Amino acid sequence: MAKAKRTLKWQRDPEGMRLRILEAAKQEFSAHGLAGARVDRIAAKAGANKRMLYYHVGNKDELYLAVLEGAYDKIRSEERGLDLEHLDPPEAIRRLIEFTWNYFLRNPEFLSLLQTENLARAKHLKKSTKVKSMHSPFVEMIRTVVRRGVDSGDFQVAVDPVQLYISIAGLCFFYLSNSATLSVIFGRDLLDKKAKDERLAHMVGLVLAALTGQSVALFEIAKAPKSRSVVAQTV
Amino acid sequence: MAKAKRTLKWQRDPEGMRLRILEAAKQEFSAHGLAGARVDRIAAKAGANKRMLYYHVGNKDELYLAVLEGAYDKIRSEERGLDLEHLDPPEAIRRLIEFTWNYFLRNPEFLSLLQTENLARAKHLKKSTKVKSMHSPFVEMIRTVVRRGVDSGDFQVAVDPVQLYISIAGLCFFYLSNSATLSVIFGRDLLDKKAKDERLAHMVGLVLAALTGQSVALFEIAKAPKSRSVVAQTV
DNA sequence: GGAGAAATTAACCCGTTGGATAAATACTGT
DNA sequence: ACAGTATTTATCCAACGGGTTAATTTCTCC
Repeated sequence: MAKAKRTLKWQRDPEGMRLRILEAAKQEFSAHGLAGARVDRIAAKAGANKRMLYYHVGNKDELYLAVLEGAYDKIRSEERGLDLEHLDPPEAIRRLIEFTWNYFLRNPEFLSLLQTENLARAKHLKKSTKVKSMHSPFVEMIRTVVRRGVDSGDFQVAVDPVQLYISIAGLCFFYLSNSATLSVIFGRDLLDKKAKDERLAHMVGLVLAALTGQSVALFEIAKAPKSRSVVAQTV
Repeated sequence: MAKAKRTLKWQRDPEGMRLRILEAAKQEFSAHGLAGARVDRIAAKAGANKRMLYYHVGNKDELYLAVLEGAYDKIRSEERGLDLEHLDPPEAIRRLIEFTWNYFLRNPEFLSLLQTENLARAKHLKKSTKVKSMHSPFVEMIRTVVRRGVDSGDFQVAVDPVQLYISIAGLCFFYLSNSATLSVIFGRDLLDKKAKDERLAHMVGLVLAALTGQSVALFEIAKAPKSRSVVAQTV
């Protein structure tokens, strides 16, 4: 009895608990999708009781939306730190591609969450008020880079910044989010180090070549078919 | 009573039933994912009893795999009909992009199925023996186009055909499969006619400009920000 | 016109799952 | 130290969902 402070059956830690719940939920939702996610597994992974989820966040859907909003929040805030304004345009685009690629590599759950939400035709995201506001600054950032590139003569065309971003994200996203099926159907491991390096080079080359009109060295990593010698590395 | 052929409670039609089941399953799986799909709904949509699914195809997972294989089968067989061999290389690439784009537009369930399967890290697809075999011809077709383009001087670089195809598919796929969330966060409808036309132009322009080094007219549909007059349509 | 096989239906089984209820435990101010 | 509140636990349950069993209807072939 009389221990100065006897060991507690549990400690209170509302904020910590909330974070652990959201982290556990992120893992569960990205691993199994919305319908496949199990509330009990989330609770277990968070070291909590199932009832806690409802107490701290809400029901399964609210939990899911909270996770989704958190995911967008995180990537957009990291992107703000890129400040592409101070780089010359081609270098800015290169950095944007590399950042996007590496972010997707480092945060595979983000990709899964996006897939899940699109499968649901953004039903939940539409309810979110927070998310909509945080994207226009990002678009303007890209628009500025493109305009500067056109003015300086580095870029051939004034491309729509939204199209450009969707293309960049798409080149990264599809490769990574679909690497499982692509690896199967093409019979090669798309996630080993060499393959990833080649992919990054390919994407940077593709986009910069299109924008600048000049062939980019890294783009030319072309695998010759086994029977042939190396194909000409033309101009 | 005694009508020469009294009305039947039901007709027999094994093959028809199997097709209806697979079609219903395709819709259900693409609309709700694997875990979200409901066996009863599939049965209802197929105008069948739940027991029929198990009788004609198998359990939920087998049903899903059958749908997935059918989907791959369909797109790959349509692709075979493209015969890019008889077009000059830039035109062949353009046609490949347009086909992929239109196929994805016409078959949104295919996109959903791929997303679902990748969410599951291709767990089911790996079990399929059929699917693996049908992709090398397609890759070789693209490889030939690229090689011809390099030889003729149309293309600047000998790009890896698998990378190229993943890029083309990715540009189309991401835009369409993620159009729901993208529309929300960018605040514009990406699926109206004008947006789709612009996207196709953008993709063709991007890829062909990168391959040929020449700016493609269609690529230059650049939306100026509302406050500004039209940005220079450079070179 | 009947026997056996094939196709289809109806009803049930039972583990799972999201969510709810109520009690127990820790914290806070006074 | 005590009342009131916030946080956490322990159970429970009704609905659901995949899958199975067994009976019913149609077809085929002799």
